[in-house]
Amino acid sequence: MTQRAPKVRKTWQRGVILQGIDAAKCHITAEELHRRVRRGIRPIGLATVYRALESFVREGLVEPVHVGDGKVRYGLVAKHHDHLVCLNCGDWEPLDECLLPKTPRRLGTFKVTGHQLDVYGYCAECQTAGADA
Amino acid sequence: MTQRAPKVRKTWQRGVILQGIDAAKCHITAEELHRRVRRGIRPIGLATVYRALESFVREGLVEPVHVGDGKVRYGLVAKHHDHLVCLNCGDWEPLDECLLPKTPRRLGTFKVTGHQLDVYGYCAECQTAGADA
DNA sequence: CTCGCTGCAAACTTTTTGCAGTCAG
DNA sequence: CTGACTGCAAAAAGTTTGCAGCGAG
Repeated sequence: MTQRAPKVRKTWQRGVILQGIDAAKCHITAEELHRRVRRGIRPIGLATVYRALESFVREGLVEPVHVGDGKVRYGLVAKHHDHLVCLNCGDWEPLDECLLPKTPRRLGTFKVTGHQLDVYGYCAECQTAGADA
Repeated sequence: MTQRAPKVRKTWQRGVILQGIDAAKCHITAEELHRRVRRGIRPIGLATVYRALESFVREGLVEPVHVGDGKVRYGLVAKHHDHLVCLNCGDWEPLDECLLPKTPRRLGTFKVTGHQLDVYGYCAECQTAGADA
């Protein structure tokens, strides 16, 4: 009674969009995803991408993450991973293993279902290039 | 030779802005900060807030974080803390202690200097209200 | 005096929304 | 059929930038 079944309708667009997210090696922005799904025969509107994304997030299939720039990126929950973000060049890479070994299921009265961890620092190139700070 | 000293100039506006951040109990958005510093005798422009913020971040005094909505929030690095974000109501609260006990100083060739952790789940109220999912 | 900081408003970028037609169930 | 999904384009929302004047060092 809190929120009705999503009643999701399966359209080819949604399939393409979901495949687009799956095909990405890491989390991607809505814009990149849009560009990607646009390459197909039939174009898909940007609004549709956003709406499908929103729907997937509600369904728990996709998770939104922020990596430091002003854009929201999306990725499959099934492929969850954290990020290593360079403060100098702004670039980032996925982390294979999670640094948060024991996420409690519960924190006080809060029910934990997931997390997003971004580790900040400097990548090898930026350390070499400018050994400041 | 990589990047010259910031050569920061101390103006009363910057003082007010920094105090505004310090006065907040948790991370706040640029907009909230602007509203807060605007309450003073002399108004401070929104652009100035953004520029001062950018400057503080470069200086390592302030850290930008994202809590799930589309806005960037700022807080003092000295008061760093992670967040507990409710997926239902979108509300969030600060976490006293860090769940990341041993952040390595180094991950491969990557030099780690900090992190941002957001724990997602459902707050007490939302669990009670709608016991779904 | 020099040059970084400030204010205002316009410009930008990213995301959301209205509406009418389409199509999955 | 029903109503969720789609596309387009306009609207929002949030952040950045140009420019001329001010003032800290």
